[in-house]
Amino acid sequence: VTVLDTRRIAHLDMDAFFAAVEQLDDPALRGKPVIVGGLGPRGVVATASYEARTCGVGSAMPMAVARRLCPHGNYLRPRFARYKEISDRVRSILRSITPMVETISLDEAFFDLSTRCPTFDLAEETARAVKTRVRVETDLTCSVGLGPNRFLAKLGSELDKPDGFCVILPEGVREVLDPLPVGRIWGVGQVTERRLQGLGILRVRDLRLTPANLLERELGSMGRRLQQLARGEDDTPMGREAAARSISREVTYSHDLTDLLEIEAEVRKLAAHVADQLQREHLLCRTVRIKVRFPDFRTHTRQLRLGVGVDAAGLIEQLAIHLLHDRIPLRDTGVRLIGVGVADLSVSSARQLSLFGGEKSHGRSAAAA
DNA sequence: TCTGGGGTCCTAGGACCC
DNA sequence: TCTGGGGTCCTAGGACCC
Repeated sequence: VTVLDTRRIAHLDMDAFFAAVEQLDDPALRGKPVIVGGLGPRGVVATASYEARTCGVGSAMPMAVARRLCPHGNYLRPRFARYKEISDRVRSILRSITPMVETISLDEAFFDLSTRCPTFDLAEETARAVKTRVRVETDLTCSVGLGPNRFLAKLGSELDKPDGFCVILPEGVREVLDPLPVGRIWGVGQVTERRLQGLGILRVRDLRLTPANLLERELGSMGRRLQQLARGEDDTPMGREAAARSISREVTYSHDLTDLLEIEAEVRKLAAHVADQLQREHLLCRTVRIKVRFPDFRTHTRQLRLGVGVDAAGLIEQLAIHLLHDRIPLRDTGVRLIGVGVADLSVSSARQLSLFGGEKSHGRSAAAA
């Protein structure tokens, strides 16, 4: 047991969040299957209500499949601005408990109770109170996990949803983890799960008992990390609200684009959007990249690094077009998706001046950010 | 059944330099 | 004539997450 594993960390996950918000705002949808996601011919499911899940509908499923499984479902496109409002209210509840809050997405956050609650009993009391406040103040349910690290907190919130509450104490880790399939570990997706299965590793117990050198030979540094998780160990500190490392826009077209002029126009439009966001956030980028997906789903990305940071729309458009023409092996089969992105972000001088201007009152938080 | 959009992180290989 | 060793930077692709 490491020093870090004497922490008490909670994870809060809103239940079927997008769908639950739609049911909250439209009482006629309550108790009915609601599926939120892209409504076009190539859309996928973002969130399905529990009623829809009983038909077999789930996240990331193509909408066409969902409609077949659940023909009487209510299909809605997401309203992110509305979800953000509620997400902000939930986060403000968490922040009223502790400043140690790490947001994962609109519907998920960690909060660290180690300082506020010196024992697990006290932490459980506080975390249950948070769950109650979320229900009272938003009319929505959430699931909460509490454990000695982030991995176990998140696992706890998944094990008892919806409307769940699960504490994983250090002494109960093995009993909870051992029987789970390895795919339940955060960071083990389909590919890694298959590879592990190929090695005869099906459950977390198998992973825990596999010789470390075998895991490292087969999976490299990930092997070591996975075995630590299998033992319930996770040293990763609570993240601060990290600055974004990249900005991008991409679109899957409802029909493949074949006209080169149209493709160019789309690249320019996406580049302009990205540049606009860069400028609004007072950032400069030193990398510009383009992404093209063909109808057969083969996907190409091309990027170039610049000597200086830029944010001009015209320049980013020009560079993106250059990458498209000179570096992407365009075929006459058309393209399914186009994306434009920027990375290697830095704060532009205008923003730097305002940060320095606020240094006396905000110097510490600016330095930490 | 036919596969979104926004991200993060990791790996591998090549160019280049000393 | 057959080929060092290390470090850094850059690019492309892929796994994964929500």
